[in-house]
Amino acid sequence: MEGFKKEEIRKGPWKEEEDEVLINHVKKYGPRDWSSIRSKGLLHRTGKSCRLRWVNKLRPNLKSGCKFSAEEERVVIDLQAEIGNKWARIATYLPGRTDNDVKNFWSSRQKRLARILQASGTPPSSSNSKQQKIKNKYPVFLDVPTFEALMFSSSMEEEVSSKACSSSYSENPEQIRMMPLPPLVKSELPGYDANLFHYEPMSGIPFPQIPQPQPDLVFSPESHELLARLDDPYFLNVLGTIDAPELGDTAQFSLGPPLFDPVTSCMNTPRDAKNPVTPDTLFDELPPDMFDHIEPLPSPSEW
DNA sequence: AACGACTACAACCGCAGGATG
DNA sequence: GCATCCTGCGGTTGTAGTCGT
Repeated sequence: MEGFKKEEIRKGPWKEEEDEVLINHVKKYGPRDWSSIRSKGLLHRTGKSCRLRWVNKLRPNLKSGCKFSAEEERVVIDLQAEIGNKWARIATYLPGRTDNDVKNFWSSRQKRLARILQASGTPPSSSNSKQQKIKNKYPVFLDVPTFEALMFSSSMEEEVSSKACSSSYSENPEQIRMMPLPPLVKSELPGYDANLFHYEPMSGIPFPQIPQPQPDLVFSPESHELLARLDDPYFLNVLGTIDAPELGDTAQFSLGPPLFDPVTSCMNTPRDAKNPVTPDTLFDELPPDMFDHIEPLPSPSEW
């Protein structure tokens, strides 16, 4: 009997016919009674599988095939920092996105980050690896949560393509600022600094605030030196140009004054020609332990 | 062109918690 | 109180596409 039941349940990719049956069921009864789909013999799928298929793929107004826009990424990063891995809750702030989307996005982002951090720990002698090339290509800031949220998002390079998929935030950037955030006392969150996430209403791009080291964090002398250098405009200016081959002919794009020159224009000064700071040298100078305090973010269950 | 590494995505599983009968 | 169903989460796997060598 047990074996028979198991045989009855279909798994794997969904066929169009199955999707149609599921859609018809939802049209008739609404998005509920998932288990009845199987008990009625309509589909040989579990109710759970049916629900997942509907929620993640068949639900109307889904942004399937669209990469996360910079704004969406910013929302995920900010909300994740605020409420933890509540993907479904975060997804409610992103119309057209499912919890699975958000989870996958975060997961691949974490993997990317882990790999880059791991690469940053590799000694120079092993610099012939592919990871070394990746490391040199993308400044570590791209994937470190706090810095990333501050400076720019890794999906900025997708900006052009993602414009085709208009997000509600693109249409109304003010909307996200007006959305009620969950009733959480931010000050209770370890390491969370609300000042790090200041939404710039005009541009929609988070205004970069240089993160201050937490008092209880212990940095190596090298890290201290680097943190001190963050106050140096020329040091930050290295981030003004990014090697982004994905952009084709616009192989380099400038983050420009709006990000790094909010008040004065001092950041626009040409960098020291004698001591040019390049993303490569910048990365190479970063001690591996510098980001130890950043990853991983604590989940609310651990508070 | 072939191959391997990497990425994004879809889908599954196990578990937990809430709602309902 | 218990069983069942639904929902959500974290983790994982499989696969197709992309990219670099």
